[in-house]
Amino acid sequence: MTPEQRRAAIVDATLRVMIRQGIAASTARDVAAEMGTSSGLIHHYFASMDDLLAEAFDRVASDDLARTVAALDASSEPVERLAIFFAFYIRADEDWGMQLWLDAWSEAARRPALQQTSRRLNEAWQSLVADLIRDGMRSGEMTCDAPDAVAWRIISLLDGLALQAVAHADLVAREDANAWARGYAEDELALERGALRLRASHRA
Amino acid sequence: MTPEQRRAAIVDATLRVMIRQGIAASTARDVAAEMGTSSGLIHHYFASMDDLLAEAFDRVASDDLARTVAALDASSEPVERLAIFFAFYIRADEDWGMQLWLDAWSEAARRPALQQTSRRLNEAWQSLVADLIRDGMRSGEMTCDAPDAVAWRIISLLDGLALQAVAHADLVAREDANAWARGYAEDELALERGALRLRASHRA
DNA sequence: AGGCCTATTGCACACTTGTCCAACAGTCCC
DNA sequence: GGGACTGTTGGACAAGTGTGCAATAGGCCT
Repeated sequence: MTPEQRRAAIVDATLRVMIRQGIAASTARDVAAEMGTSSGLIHHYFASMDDLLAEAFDRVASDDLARTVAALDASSEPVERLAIFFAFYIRADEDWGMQLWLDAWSEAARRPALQQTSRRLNEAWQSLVADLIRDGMRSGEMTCDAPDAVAWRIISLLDGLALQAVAHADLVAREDANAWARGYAEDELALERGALRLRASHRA
Repeated sequence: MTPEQRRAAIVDATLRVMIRQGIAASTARDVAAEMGTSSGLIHHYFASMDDLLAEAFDRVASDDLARTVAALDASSEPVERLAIFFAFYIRADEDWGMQLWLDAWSEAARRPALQQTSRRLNEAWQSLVADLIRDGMRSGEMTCDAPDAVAWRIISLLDGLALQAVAHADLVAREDANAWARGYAEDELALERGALRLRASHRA
């Protein structure tokens, strides 16, 4: 096994443990057991547990982002692209995605590397949406007086819906959360006279 | 010190520790040090650390709820009452309130008592909003085809905004989050022809 | 005053954590 | 084959955890 492969294998195992037990409860020994190796090996490749957790979280979150970007490239229609973003951000097929983000947010206070990673990816998502809006503005299909602010708010609201869906998975059907998010999206897009008008403040 | 006073003092100290260090990093010894007593005392009053954390979280969250209910009673005007709710739920004066909820959500997976408490209070907030809407419907000032669903969605969206405001406190001014939440609120209330129409699905 | 009862102490216990490290094993080069 | 190098091991280590418990202190009642 080359060093690169080994590193990747450790990150893989860490990811499985994180998804199974949550970030806070993932220990070096758990990861070692998951791989069937000794725990010392982990610190041979990663300076600290914080770094390892951050890198593992980075991988899933970055992959999610990359998959979304790839899917977006399939369409050049700005409004359709925004719809694709919503579909991907909801992550209806994974029930652990949002739990991981939740853990990362909460754990970030005590793990510097994880905090940095979580923030970087959050900003990447926000800027992706902002770019989507700007694209729509360039092609004249959207109007928006503050793309960054609107993008930030869209991310926030979707996070809130996903959060409650995770916290109350048994009370609220996941499909409901998705439907509502989609409904909000379409409302937020404010289809008016065939053009998309994204509002920075709801009260004009 | 009577047993009741001592219990309350322990909960008080736990609360201070929780706010300072986060729920996950709050230990029995920290609480004891905060009170200037021995750590054994804590387990004389609480069966487990999980129970203590749950009770401490219960206290803040219940107090927040009670304060909101008290403020609501000051107004009998349904629309005004909903506005009051929004103002209280944003919790602009406390910068730790949302962090505590975030910790509770994340930590709930590993602490049964905390999970139960967090869920109970979340449902209480949701049902408060639902009742507010039903009041408005009774007096004819609001129309809503699914008060519970709308209440759940309102809570979700506000949580999302508060969440991002906590995670990126330095990137996004708290006042912006509040302004947006308020803006969303007014939009959600959908003031139309002087009457409040609360939509269950955004797409009619 | 004496007895009792309970709050409170301080510590022991078993266990887990991240981190580190001396020893071992495998492989590749000379 | 022998040596050097590096991946890998397994365990040591100190610091932490929740939990239980014998011993103490302190006040209250009789």
